[in-house]
Amino acid sequence: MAVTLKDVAERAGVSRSAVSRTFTEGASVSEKTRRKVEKAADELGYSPNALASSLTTGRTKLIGLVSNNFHNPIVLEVFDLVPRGLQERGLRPLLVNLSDEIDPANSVRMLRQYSVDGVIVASSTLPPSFSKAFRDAGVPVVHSFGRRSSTPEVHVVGIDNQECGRMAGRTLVDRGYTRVAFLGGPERATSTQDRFAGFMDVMRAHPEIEVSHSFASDYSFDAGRVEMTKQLMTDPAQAYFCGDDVLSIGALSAVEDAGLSVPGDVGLIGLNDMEMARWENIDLTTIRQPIPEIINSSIDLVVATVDKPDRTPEARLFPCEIVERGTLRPLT
Amino acid sequence: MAVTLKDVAERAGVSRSAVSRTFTEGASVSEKTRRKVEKAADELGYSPNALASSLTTGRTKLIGLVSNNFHNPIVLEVFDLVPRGLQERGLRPLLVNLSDEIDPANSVRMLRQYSVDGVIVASSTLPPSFSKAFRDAGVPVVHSFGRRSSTPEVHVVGIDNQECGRMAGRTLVDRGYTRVAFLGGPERATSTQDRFAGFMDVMRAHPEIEVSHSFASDYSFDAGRVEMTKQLMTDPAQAYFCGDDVLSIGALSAVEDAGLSVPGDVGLIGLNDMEMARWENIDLTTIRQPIPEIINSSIDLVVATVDKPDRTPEARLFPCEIVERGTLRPLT
DNA sequence: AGTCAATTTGCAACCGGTTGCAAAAATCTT
DNA sequence: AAGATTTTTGCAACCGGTTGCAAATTGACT
Repeated sequence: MAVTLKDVAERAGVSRSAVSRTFTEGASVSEKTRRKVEKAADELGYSPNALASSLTTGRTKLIGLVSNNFHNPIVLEVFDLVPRGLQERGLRPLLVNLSDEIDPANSVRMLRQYSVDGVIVASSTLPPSFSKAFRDAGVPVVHSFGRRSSTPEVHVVGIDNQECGRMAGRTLVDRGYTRVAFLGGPERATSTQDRFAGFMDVMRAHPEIEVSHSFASDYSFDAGRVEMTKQLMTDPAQAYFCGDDVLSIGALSAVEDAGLSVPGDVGLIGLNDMEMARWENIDLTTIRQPIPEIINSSIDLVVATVDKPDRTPEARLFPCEIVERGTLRPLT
Repeated sequence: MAVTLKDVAERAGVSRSAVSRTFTEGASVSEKTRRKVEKAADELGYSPNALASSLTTGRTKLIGLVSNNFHNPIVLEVFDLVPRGLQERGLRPLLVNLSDEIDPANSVRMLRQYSVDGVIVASSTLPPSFSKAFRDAGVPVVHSFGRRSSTPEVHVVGIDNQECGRMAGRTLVDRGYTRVAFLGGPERATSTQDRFAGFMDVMRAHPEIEVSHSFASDYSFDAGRVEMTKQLMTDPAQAYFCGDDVLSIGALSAVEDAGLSVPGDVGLIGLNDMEMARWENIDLTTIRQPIPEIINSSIDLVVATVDKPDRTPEARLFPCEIVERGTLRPLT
């Protein structure tokens, strides 16, 4: 059925090794045989079987891409940029959906069976222990959007969530809000915990400000709406630092539905700067997370780790910046 | 490094074949040796190399998933449901990003190099010729969200876009609108063309209704906003059938920004019934496309085609239904 | 033309599995 | 208990490539 090395070799009148070598970067082949082989391969429509070669080279050029929150448009960017970046480097993403009901151990095993060269865990809500399972299995792994640690056990690429929490806190303080709140993502996510911690760092320095907090069940529009609606039933704060942009936008719609105005009655600041945040009717003040940089860096790092598996784990954190739009009252 | 068949065989004191057979469904192994092998495999942490076995069995259990519009949250559902459905059947998705600037021929070749068992092309904006490239390469392919054809050349699973156009048209007629418009997706997409054709079918039967049309550059929020903003500068229609929900929501935000009301000044009907459509502050009247059914059916079909490659191409169309919400004036 | 070094080439073994076949072992008959 | 069946087992070849090594070729230089 499919045309193989042998077919090409026969047609070109050379050995199988010769054919293999023409398709191997940097192998020793004379210009003459290379031409013969390329001609034969062309005529036959041959292209080498990547999986067969992986057997001897030990490289499949497959990278596992693990993800778990499909309600957040941010993962769209991930699914756009990761395959793109990998393709440029001659690699392919093997997708794994790790939503709650799916058994993680199973996924680890699956990825090992396909002997992926490395894994990118792209999620701020998966626990560090998950990435470690790969490391323990001897698979190079990068946790994108993961938690930094002073003694990292796996590579982490992302942002300094605590610092982002502080930025948000300082921003609210600067605007003169006196009753503020943290409306976080899922409480178990490290990103939520860290953003909260940073936010509270700032607030502790401002005892005159009244602070409250709550957590949404998920980084999703719906969860944001639900949680903000709950807030509005009692006595809402003047301004909220929301766990991320989707939560913010969900919260925004809850506020508007309640007939209140933003930022007049309630201020909002998000995190991510996703595409929708800059729509005129949303116009969300937020903290920009440099997603393309994080993803490219993650890919570079996983590739580097494939070549040098016992690289010491490293944390690469990218700076974030406030994007001022219209959901917070202006500086006084 | 990795533990292989041979290691397990030695430890269990059996031949390599015996080990292979214990891991092969329906192979002949006595209960006694099976136990020995399983014990040894457990102790060594062995799991068979899927790629190596693909060499002899001819099945990689890899399915290519090709996609191209990462601005539409609908693909999030695809990326959630496809891997899930494949995982359940012991298959894995290999992701291919086929956004505009990327060379299609290259992608076809890549997928062949990894000898995927089949391909799911999940896009309403990729031309039929693209799916055919796979068929010509002898790779089973299903075009999800593709165009039905009376003489299909590849399997297609989706909806009857013309009928949807008619549904939308009839709905607007029933509400007594007298100046309506089609605000379509990219003009070259078959889905756009078919929805438009169906819509016009109905309008031709109603010469008293004034009809206009235009096309957005993309199925995306931004494109919808841009196109509707353009409409509002001149003399807008009373109601718009938008190419899909993201376009509708983009259009909706343009209308609101212009200080007009929906459905008072402008009526909107979309297509898809995506998650956001049911938010209270959007509350979009739309046509529901049964995405989970389409995806499951696509997977079933691609799996069936793997087993029986010369199955005659088939078109599976799922019925859609109007979801009445708040962006059209009520029935008179 | 002859020597020597540098390139190119093919052989054969190997990567980690699967599988047809015949021999060996277990089970069934009578 | 011997013979006939059925089941289990291991051997060896194969899947589609890669690669170390030694032989063959090429080219440079006397």
